[in-house]
Amino acid sequence: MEEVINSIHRASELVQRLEQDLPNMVNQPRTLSLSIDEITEAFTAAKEKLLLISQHNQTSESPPMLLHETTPQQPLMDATLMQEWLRTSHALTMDQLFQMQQRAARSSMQIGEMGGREVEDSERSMGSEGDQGQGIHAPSRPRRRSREGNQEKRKILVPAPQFGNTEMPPEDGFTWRKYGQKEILGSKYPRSYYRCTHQKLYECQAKKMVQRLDHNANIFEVTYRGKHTCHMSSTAPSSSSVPLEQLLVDMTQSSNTISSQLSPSVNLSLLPGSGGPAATSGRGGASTSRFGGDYPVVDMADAMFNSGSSSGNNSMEFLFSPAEDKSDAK
DNA sequence: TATATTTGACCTCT
DNA sequence: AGAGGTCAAATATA
Repeated sequence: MEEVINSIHRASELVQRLEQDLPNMVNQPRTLSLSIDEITEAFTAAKEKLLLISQHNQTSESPPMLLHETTPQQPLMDATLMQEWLRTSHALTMDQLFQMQQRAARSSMQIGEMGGREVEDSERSMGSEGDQGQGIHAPSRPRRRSREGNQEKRKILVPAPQFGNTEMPPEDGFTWRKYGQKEILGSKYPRSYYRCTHQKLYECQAKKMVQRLDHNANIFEVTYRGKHTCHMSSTAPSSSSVPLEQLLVDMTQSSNTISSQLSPSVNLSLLPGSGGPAATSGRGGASTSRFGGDYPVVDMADAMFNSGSSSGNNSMEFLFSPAEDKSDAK
């Protein structure tokens, strides 16, 4: 355990160093990136040691933690550690980091699949408005589908529950309605498609796809898409509904170093009221006052699973600027 | 009766 | 042409 603490300390020191050098490093993205690498590596080391320990102590009641689903490019930043870290001292630093990150991401347009195509597509669909008469049986059913494949996608890995309904990933705080299932080529398991239950009522465009990993059926890959515009859910699922440990990997497609390594959770703790916790589930859980101050450090589990890690949306949307969000609003 | 899920067909994109 | 995403009728469930 001591080693774990040492690793965390080391990471904290690195953060402090980074904080001090920040003004100089702003213009040196590569150096900055390396520095962030070091920090995440330190946290990852702590995490791995923790896992070793927990593997010995683990009982069946706790959900499995993701072991090594990360790629070298996607170091795992453990939620618990991050939360602790955030609480200690570095929130504002990370705020700055994130602002920089966002600028960098925007300029390079490397974040995931967001890109020029979104515009291109919307133009195309508007332009082709007329060609809807289609299909053999379409008289009363002008199906004009827009494949929203170019929307921002956010992937996370979630362990399957060890008991109860193991066919479904854990509650994420939103209510979803399944609208399809598909066998995916090359995948052992089918992919399920869900949309927000409140889609009709609130024109909520949030969607998610759920699929088991080929090589590990105990882990779901959940891909969130679209924004929750429904402000329906009355309560936030408390952290009891989704154990913090179940936050596994942010696989936000962005593969550039900085953004892939700084979990969105960092950001959510730092941007007060930025679009905020859209929804919480209609079921249970205490609604918590999440934003206590001007620049609060939010409880990470709360942020991830209430405001929407869940919907990937809300949490993840912190990662990207509100301005960008507007672009996919219809 | 209302709402959710299943599932085959359809649509869009590559 | 094929894969992936979505629609919507049929069916199940509360």
